[in-house]
Amino acid sequence: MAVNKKSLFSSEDIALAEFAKALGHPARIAIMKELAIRNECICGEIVEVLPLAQSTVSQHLQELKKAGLVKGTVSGVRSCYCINWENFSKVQGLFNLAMVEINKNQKQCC
Amino acid sequence: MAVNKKSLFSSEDIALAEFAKALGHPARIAIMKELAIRNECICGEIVEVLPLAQSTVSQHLQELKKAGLVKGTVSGVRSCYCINWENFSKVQGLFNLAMVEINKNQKQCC
DNA sequence: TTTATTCATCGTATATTTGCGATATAAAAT
DNA sequence: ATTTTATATCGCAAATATACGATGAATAAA
Repeated sequence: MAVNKKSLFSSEDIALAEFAKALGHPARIAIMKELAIRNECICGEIVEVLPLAQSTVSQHLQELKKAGLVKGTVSGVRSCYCINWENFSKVQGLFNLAMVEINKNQKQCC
Repeated sequence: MAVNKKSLFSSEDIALAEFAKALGHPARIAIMKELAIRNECICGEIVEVLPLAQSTVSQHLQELKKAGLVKGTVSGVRSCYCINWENFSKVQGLFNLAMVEINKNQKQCC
Protein backbone atom coordinates (compact mmCIF):
# COMPACT_ATOMS: atom_id res chain seq x y z
CA MET A 1 0.00 0.00 0.00
CA ALA A 2 0.87 3.67 0.01
CA VAL A 3 2.25 3.21 -3.47
CA ASN A 4 2.96 6.37 -5.37
CA LYS A 5 0.13 6.91 -7.81
CA LYS A 6 1.11 10.38 -8.84
CA SER A 7 2.35 9.26 -12.25
CA LEU A 8 -1.18 8.24 -13.18
CA PHE A 9 -2.22 11.87 -13.50
CA SER A 10 -1.77 14.20 -16.44
CA SER A 11 1.61 15.86 -16.70
CA GLU A 12 -0.10 19.23 -16.45
CA ASP A 13 -1.76 18.33 -13.17
CA ILE A 14 1.55 16.96 -11.90
CA ALA A 15 3.37 20.17 -12.83
CA LEU A 16 0.72 22.38 -11.22
CA ALA A 17 0.77 20.29 -8.06
CA GLU A 18 4.57 20.44 -7.88
CA PHE A 19 4.49 24.19 -8.06
CA ALA A 20 1.79 24.39 -5.39
CA LYS A 21 3.53 21.88 -3.18
CA ALA A 22 6.79 23.81 -3.33
CA LEU A 23 4.92 26.82 -1.96
CA GLY A 24 2.97 24.68 0.49
CA HIS A 25 4.98 25.63 3.57
CA PRO A 26 5.06 29.04 5.25
CA ALA A 27 8.85 28.95 5.41
CA ARG A 28 9.07 28.63 1.66
CA ILE A 29 6.51 31.39 1.12
CA ALA A 30 8.57 33.59 3.43
CA ILE A 31 11.76 32.69 1.58
CA MET A 32 10.28 33.57 -1.80
CA LYS A 33 9.02 36.90 -0.48
CA GLU A 34 12.39 37.64 1.05
CA LEU A 35 14.28 36.79 -2.11
CA ALA A 36 11.91 39.01 -4.08
CA ILE A 37 12.66 42.15 -2.11
CA ARG A 38 16.40 41.74 -1.60
CA ASN A 39 19.22 42.83 -3.82
CA GLU A 40 21.58 40.53 -2.02
CA CYS A 41 20.17 37.08 -1.42
CA ILE A 42 22.86 35.64 0.83
CA CYS A 43 21.79 32.42 2.46
CA GLY A 44 22.83 33.53 5.92
CA GLU A 45 20.62 36.60 5.74
CA ILE A 46 17.64 34.45 4.89
CA VAL A 47 18.45 32.22 7.84
CA GLU A 48 18.51 35.24 10.15
CA VAL A 49 15.04 36.28 9.11
CA LEU A 50 13.43 32.86 9.54
CA PRO A 51 12.61 31.21 12.88
CA LEU A 52 14.35 27.99 11.86
CA ALA A 53 17.78 26.45 12.16
CA GLN A 54 20.34 26.98 9.42
CA SER A 55 20.19 23.40 8.25
CA THR A 56 16.42 23.50 7.99
CA VAL A 57 16.44 26.69 5.94
CA SER A 58 19.07 25.14 3.69
CA GLN A 59 16.75 22.18 3.14
CA HIS A 60 13.83 24.44 2.23
CA LEU A 61 16.08 26.26 -0.22
CA GLN A 62 17.04 22.95 -1.81
CA GLU A 63 13.37 22.09 -2.25
CA LEU A 64 12.62 25.39 -3.93
CA LYS A 65 15.64 24.76 -6.15
CA LYS A 66 14.47 21.24 -6.99
CA ALA A 67 11.10 22.68 -7.99
CA GLY A 68 12.88 25.18 -10.22
CA LEU A 69 11.62 28.25 -8.40
CA VAL A 70 15.01 29.28 -7.15
CA LYS A 71 18.61 29.09 -8.30
CA GLY A 72 21.83 29.48 -6.36
CA THR A 73 25.40 30.41 -7.06
CA VAL A 74 28.38 30.17 -4.77
CA SER A 75 30.53 33.26 -4.42
CA GLY A 76 33.45 32.49 -2.20
CA VAL A 77 32.32 31.27 1.17
CA ARG A 78 28.86 32.71 0.63
CA SER A 79 25.94 31.21 -1.20
CA CYS A 80 23.69 33.51 -3.13
CA TYR A 81 20.11 32.50 -3.86
CA CYS A 82 17.79 34.11 -6.34
CA ILE A 83 14.38 33.47 -7.76
CA ASN A 84 14.68 31.61 -11.04
CA TRP A 85 12.55 34.14 -12.87
CA GLU A 86 12.53 32.35 -16.16
CA ASN A 87 10.99 29.25 -14.68
CA PHE A 88 9.03 30.83 -11.86
CA SER A 89 7.18 33.22 -14.17
CA LYS A 90 6.39 30.41 -16.56
CA VAL A 91 5.05 27.94 -14.02
CA GLN A 92 3.29 30.63 -12.03
CA GLY A 93 1.64 31.72 -15.25
CA LEU A 94 0.45 28.20 -15.98
CA PHE A 95 -0.88 27.89 -12.45
CA ASN A 96 -2.67 31.18 -12.78
CA LEU A 97 -4.19 30.10 -16.08
CA ALA A 98 -5.48 26.92 -14.47
CA MET A 99 -7.01 28.96 -11.66
CA VAL A 100 -8.69 31.31 -14.13
CA GLU A 101 -10.00 28.29 -16.00
CA ILE A 102 -11.43 26.87 -12.78
CA ASN A 103 -13.01 30.23 -11.95
CA LYS A 104 -14.83 30.40 -15.25
CA ASN A 105 -18.63 30.43 -14.98
CA GLN A 106 -18.53 29.23 -11.35
CA LYS A 107 -21.13 26.49 -11.53
CA GLN A 108 -22.95 25.92 -8.29
CA CYS A 109 -24.71 22.61 -7.87
CA CYS A 110 -25.13 22.39 -4.13
CA MET B 1 12.36 17.26 17.57
CA ALA B 2 10.45 17.73 14.35
CA VAL B 3 8.24 20.05 16.31
CA ASN B 4 5.75 22.01 14.29
CA LYS B 5 7.16 25.49 13.80
CA LYS B 6 4.51 26.65 11.39
CA SER B 7 2.85 28.91 13.94
CA LEU B 8 5.98 31.06 14.06
CA PHE B 9 5.24 32.50 10.65
CA SER B 10 2.94 35.36 9.74
CA SER B 11 -0.72 34.45 9.42
CA GLU B 12 -0.63 35.61 5.83
CA ASP B 13 2.21 33.25 4.97
CA ILE B 14 0.41 30.45 6.78
CA ALA B 15 -2.79 31.11 4.84
CA LEU B 16 -0.97 31.24 1.50
CA ALA B 17 0.89 28.04 2.29
CA GLU B 18 -2.31 26.27 3.30
CA PHE B 19 -3.91 27.18 0.00
CA ALA B 20 -0.87 26.01 -1.94
CA LYS B 21 -0.55 22.84 0.07
CA ALA B 22 -4.18 21.94 -0.52
CA LEU B 23 -3.46 22.09 -4.26
CA GLY B 24 -0.12 20.34 -3.84
CA HIS B 25 -1.24 16.96 -5.06
CA PRO B 26 -2.24 16.07 -8.62
CA ALA B 27 -5.37 14.29 -7.39
CA ARG B 28 -6.59 17.46 -5.75
CA ILE B 29 -5.80 19.55 -8.82
CA ALA B 30 -7.76 17.04 -10.89
CA ILE B 31 -10.67 17.15 -8.44
CA MET B 32 -10.85 20.94 -8.54
CA LYS B 33 -10.81 20.93 -12.34
CA GLU B 34 -13.49 18.28 -12.43
CA LEU B 35 -15.71 20.13 -9.98
CA ALA B 36 -15.29 23.30 -12.02
CA ILE B 37 -16.66 21.82 -15.24
CA ARG B 38 -19.49 19.74 -13.81
CA ASN B 39 -23.05 20.72 -13.07
CA GLU B 40 -23.49 17.69 -10.90
CA CYS B 41 -20.61 17.05 -8.56
CA ILE B 42 -21.56 13.66 -7.18
CA CYS B 43 -18.75 12.06 -5.25
CA GLY B 44 -19.02 8.74 -7.07
CA GLU B 45 -18.55 10.43 -10.43
CA ILE B 46 -15.35 12.04 -9.22
CA VAL B 47 -14.15 8.65 -8.00
CA GLU B 48 -14.79 7.16 -11.44
CA VAL B 49 -12.65 9.76 -13.12
CA LEU B 50 -9.67 9.42 -10.79
CA PRO B 51 -7.22 6.50 -10.74
CA LEU B 52 -7.61 6.06 -6.99
CA ALA B 53 -9.73 4.06 -4.59
CA GLN B 54 -12.99 5.50 -3.29
CA SER B 55 -11.67 5.93 0.22
CA THR B 56 -8.61 7.77 -1.03
CA VAL B 57 -10.66 10.18 -3.11
CA SER B 58 -12.87 10.76 -0.10
CA GLN B 59 -9.80 11.68 1.93
CA HIS B 60 -8.63 14.15 -0.71
CA LEU B 61 -12.09 15.70 -0.73
CA GLN B 62 -11.97 16.09 3.03
CA GLU B 63 -8.64 17.87 2.74
CA LEU B 64 -9.98 20.29 0.16
CA LYS B 65 -12.94 20.85 2.45
CA LYS B 66 -10.70 21.44 5.46
CA ALA B 67 -8.80 24.04 3.45
CA GLY B 68 -12.11 25.72 2.58
CA LEU B 69 -11.78 25.22 -1.16
CA VAL B 70 -14.70 22.86 -1.41
CA LYS B 71 -18.01 22.31 0.33
CA GLY B 72 -20.26 19.29 0.36
CA THR B 73 -23.89 18.54 0.96
CA VAL B 74 -25.56 15.18 1.37
CA SER B 75 -28.61 14.53 -0.77
CA GLY B 76 -30.03 11.17 0.09
CA VAL B 77 -27.47 8.45 -0.43
CA ARG B 78 -25.39 10.73 -2.61
CA SER B 79 -22.88 13.29 -1.59
CA CYS B 80 -22.59 16.40 -3.67
CA TYR B 81 -19.36 18.39 -3.70
CA CYS B 82 -18.85 21.86 -5.03
CA ILE B 83 -16.16 24.44 -5.08
CA ASN B 84 -16.65 26.88 -2.22
CA TRP B 85 -16.52 29.88 -4.52
CA GLU B 86 -16.79 32.47 -1.82
CA ASN B 87 -13.68 31.23 -0.10
CA PHE B 88 -11.81 29.86 -3.09
CA SER B 89 -12.01 33.13 -5.00
CA LYS B 90 -10.91 35.07 -1.97
CA VAL B 91 -7.90 32.92 -1.07
CA GLN B 92 -6.93 32.42 -4.68
CA GLY B 93 -7.02 36.16 -5.10
CA LEU B 94 -4.75 36.66 -2.11
CA PHE B 95 -2.36 34.05 -3.46
CA ASN B 96 -2.36 35.72 -6.84
CA LEU B 97 -1.66 39.08 -5.24
CA ALA B 98 1.29 37.63 -3.37
CA MET B 99 2.63 36.18 -6.60
CA VAL B 100 2.23 39.51 -8.38
CA GLU B 101 4.03 41.18 -5.49
CA ILE B 102 6.88 38.69 -5.79
CA ASN B 103 7.05 39.25 -9.53
CA LYS B 104 7.46 42.98 -9.13
CA ASN B 105 10.76 44.38 -10.43
CA GLN B 106 12.34 40.92 -10.59
CA LYS B 107 15.62 41.68 -8.91
CA GLN B 108 18.45 39.53 -10.11
CA CYS B 109 21.50 39.33 -7.87
CA CYS B 110 23.19 36.17 -9.07
C1' DT C 1 -38.03 -6.00 6.37
C1' DT C 2 -34.24 -7.22 3.81
C1' DT C 3 -30.91 -5.95 0.51
C1' DA C 4 -28.31 -2.85 -2.22
C1' DT C 5 -26.05 1.55 -2.87
C1' DT C 6 -23.28 5.46 -1.62
C1' DC C 7 -20.13 7.47 0.97
C1' DA C 8 -17.30 8.47 5.37
C1' DT C 9 -14.32 6.76 8.64
C1' DC C 10 -11.13 3.44 10.89
C1' DG C 11 -7.08 0.80 10.95
C1' DT C 12 -2.88 0.00 9.04
C1' DA C 13 1.35 0.09 6.15
C1' DT C 14 4.49 2.79 3.91
C1' DA C 15 6.39 7.11 2.15
C1' DT C 16 7.46 11.74 2.65
C1' DT C 17 8.25 15.92 5.16
C1' DT C 18 9.92 18.61 8.83
C1' DG C 19 13.30 19.78 11.99
C1' DC C 20 17.60 19.66 14.52
C1' DG C 21 22.41 18.84 15.84
C1' DA C 22 26.64 17.12 14.25
C1' DT C 23 29.78 16.88 10.78
C1' DA C 24 32.02 17.84 6.33
C1' DT C 25 33.83 21.04 2.97
C1' DA C 26 35.77 24.88 1.13
C1' DA C 27 37.04 29.60 1.06
C1' DA C 28 38.76 33.55 3.93
C1' DA C 29 41.18 35.48 7.54
C1' DT C 30 44.83 35.22 10.84
C1' DA D 1 49.61 26.50 8.61
C1' DT D 2 45.87 27.20 11.56
C1' DT D 3 41.58 29.06 12.66
C1' DT D 4 37.32 31.07 11.51
C1' DT D 5 33.19 31.53 8.71
C1' DA D 6 29.45 30.08 5.65
C1' DT D 7 26.93 26.62 3.93
C1' DA D 8 25.61 21.83 2.54
C1' DT D 9 24.81 17.32 3.84
C1' DC D 10 24.20 13.29 6.97
C1' DG D 11 21.78 10.86 10.42
C1' DC D 12 18.16 10.61 13.11
C1' DA D 13 13.41 11.26 15.38
C1' DA D 14 8.90 12.72 15.04
C1' DA D 15 5.02 14.31 12.37
C1' DT D 16 2.23 14.21 8.37
C1' DA D 17 0.58 12.44 4.04
C1' DT D 18 -0.75 8.82 0.89
C1' DA D 19 -3.14 4.78 -0.18
C1' DC D 20 -6.00 0.82 0.48
C1' DG D 21 -9.33 -2.60 2.27
C1' DA D 22 -12.65 -3.28 5.76
C1' DT D 23 -16.31 -1.61 8.20
C1' DG D 24 -20.07 1.52 9.54
C1' DA D 25 -24.02 4.43 8.81
C1' DA D 26 -27.73 6.03 6.41
C1' DT D 27 -30.85 6.26 2.58
C1' DA D 28 -33.13 3.93 -1.29
C1' DA D 29 -34.90 -0.04 -3.60
C1' DA D 30 -36.75 -4.69 -3.46
